[in-house]
Amino acid sequence: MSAKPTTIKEIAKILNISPSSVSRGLHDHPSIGAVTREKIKQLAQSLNYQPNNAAILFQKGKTYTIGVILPELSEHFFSTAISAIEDEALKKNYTVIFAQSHDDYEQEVKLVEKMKNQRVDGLLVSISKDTSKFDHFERLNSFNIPVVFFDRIPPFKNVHYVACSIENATVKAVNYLLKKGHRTIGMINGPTTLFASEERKEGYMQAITFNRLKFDPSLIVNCDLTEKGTIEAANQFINHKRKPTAIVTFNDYVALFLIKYLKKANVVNEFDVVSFANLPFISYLDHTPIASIEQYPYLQGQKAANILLDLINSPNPESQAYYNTLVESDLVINSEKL
Amino acid sequence: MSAKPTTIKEIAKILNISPSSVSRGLHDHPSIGAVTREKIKQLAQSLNYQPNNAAILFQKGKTYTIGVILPELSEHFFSTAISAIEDEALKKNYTVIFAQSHDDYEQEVKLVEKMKNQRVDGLLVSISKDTSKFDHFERLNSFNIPVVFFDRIPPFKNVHYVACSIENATVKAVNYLLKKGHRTIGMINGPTTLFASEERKEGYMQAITFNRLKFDPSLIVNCDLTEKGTIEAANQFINHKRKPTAIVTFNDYVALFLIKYLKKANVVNEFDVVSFANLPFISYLDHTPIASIEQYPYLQGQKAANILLDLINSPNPESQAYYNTLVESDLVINSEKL
DNA sequence: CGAAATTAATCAAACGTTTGCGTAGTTTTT
DNA sequence: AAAAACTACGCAAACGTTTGATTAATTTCG
Repeated sequence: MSAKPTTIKEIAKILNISPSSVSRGLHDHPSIGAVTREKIKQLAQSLNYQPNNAAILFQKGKTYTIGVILPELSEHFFSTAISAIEDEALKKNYTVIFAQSHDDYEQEVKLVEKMKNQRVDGLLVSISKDTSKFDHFERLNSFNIPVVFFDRIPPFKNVHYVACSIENATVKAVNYLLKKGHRTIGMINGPTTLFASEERKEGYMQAITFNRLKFDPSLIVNCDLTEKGTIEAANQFINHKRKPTAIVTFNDYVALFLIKYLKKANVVNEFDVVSFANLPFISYLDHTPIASIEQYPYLQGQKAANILLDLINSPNPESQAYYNTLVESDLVINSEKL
Repeated sequence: MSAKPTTIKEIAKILNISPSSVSRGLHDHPSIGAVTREKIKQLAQSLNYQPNNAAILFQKGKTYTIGVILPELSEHFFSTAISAIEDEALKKNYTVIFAQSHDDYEQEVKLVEKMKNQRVDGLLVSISKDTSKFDHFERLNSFNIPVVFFDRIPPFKNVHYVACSIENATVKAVNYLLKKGHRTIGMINGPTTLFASEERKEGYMQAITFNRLKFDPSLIVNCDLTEKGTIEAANQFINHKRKPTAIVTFNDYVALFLIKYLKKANVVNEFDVVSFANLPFISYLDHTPIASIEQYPYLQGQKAANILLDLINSPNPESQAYYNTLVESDLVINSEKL
């Protein structure tokens, strides 16, 4: 019943030559004559020979596999990035294995360890929300396993990373609102622990001060990104002595919570909302953010994968400078509203 | 710089015993004395020994890897299912490799071949839209690689599959509309080539005839699931001599296209819409389908993965009956509208 | 006390492929 | 015609681990 796959040895035996010659023949090694080579290839073909990957991986000490660790596979951003990573890896004949940390630091540590044991050739990581120590990644250095971070990256430069400049994006968002005439702009930011929150704050301040406006810290409200937290933040704005006329939100979900609440409070028309992520459904909404920052997950995934594959195949990974790639983000104006 | 991982041989040499003893010691083989066993384990621990997976896989001829082939990683349904598959596999210490067919038959065939070469222990597949031949899967039989289909399954029973009964779901949807008093119900169905379209039609007819209503075939319109196609279908209903008061759509996207168009045509209040998928954003919309069929992608992924792992580890896969698992679907009433 | 059983370990082969080195046999060079 | 070079292939080791067969030493039992 169970057909055993053909091996090089069998081909060798049939052709009365050595396995090494078969191997070389199949790889077009110059030391195999054209006649023999063709005989080998033809027989291999007709026996439907398929190299035993496990054996090759083992022999070469390379797995042609890259690991991807990220918080949540089912989030739109990540699933899109994954799609790109998969596509790029396939082109270069690499296999991808995924694992999700579910935003848990302990789990992330375990997964890194597991990936190492799987002997992945390299790792692509988007770190979990509560990761603040990075020695589990540093340990990979001694095994020559390169790591490229993407999107959720550690807050320092001496690693390889691909990310979107949240700061620049925030500047764009705020500038857009300023250009539309808004002078009091609120921001619902994420928890202060997140680097991304820091960046948003920086961008906000940069845009405000560049335009010679006074920065009012009370217009930035930190929020846990839940619906409840968003409502609390919304109330702060509604009751603010300098009530803002526009609000920048941490992401599209927060924007949705916000708009839902603003509608309920019957003040939805008093605010323009700009948000991050540009999720596909945004354009289907009735009351939408007037714009959303597109962070190009596919592109980010693509770049990250290519950098990693470069690192894997670079002869001297030690001497490499760090790839610090910023993907530009774009403010997508919701044309329905124009 | 590059630390070579510790091997069994090295441990053996240090302890002056044979590699086989080390291997057995680490695996609690009874023929290794307790004292030696502990010595082995301690040394392994302190040298941070990690078994070389590639070597084990090669030696065992098993990869502890399952392959997953599906149309599009970034679709919500699939990314959720994947999330489940990953979680289940991890529990049983299996690794998962993914690949996307992008709904292309040729690509699917290639991927199946690639997975076979990767020597996956089993395969989880959601077939591409234009797959109508299945010999690329049948070829796996002779290699003892079990296949479990999920969600998008072939139209016959002699395979393992997990899916949602679209037919039952459609019955539920139509019954719900009938209970709400609708007597003329339209359906925007998918292309006739899709098995899922067939099932929806069956369900529709079953509900209609069970309630002793006359079945009017012109109330089912096939559609290519694009926005353009949806608009054409919508127009057919709007201009229908028996204009329906409710419409069942193939999925949430079609529902969105439909509602968008109905709004533009100023007739959105003349129709109740019920749809499939229950995408998370549905509840954020202003004009939503009044209900959507939840197909529990996480559950489906979970079940499919477990069945596959069962098959992989069953001693006699040949004698197995076929798993034909139907996951119940639920009609989720959009409470915002009630 | 000798045979049988148990314990604790070793030996060697095997998994499939790759690759450095060696070696016939042939051709080219001087 | 001898030396050098090239062609086409074979040999054997190596990668790390597992496992069936074997052996040596110890214990148990009648």
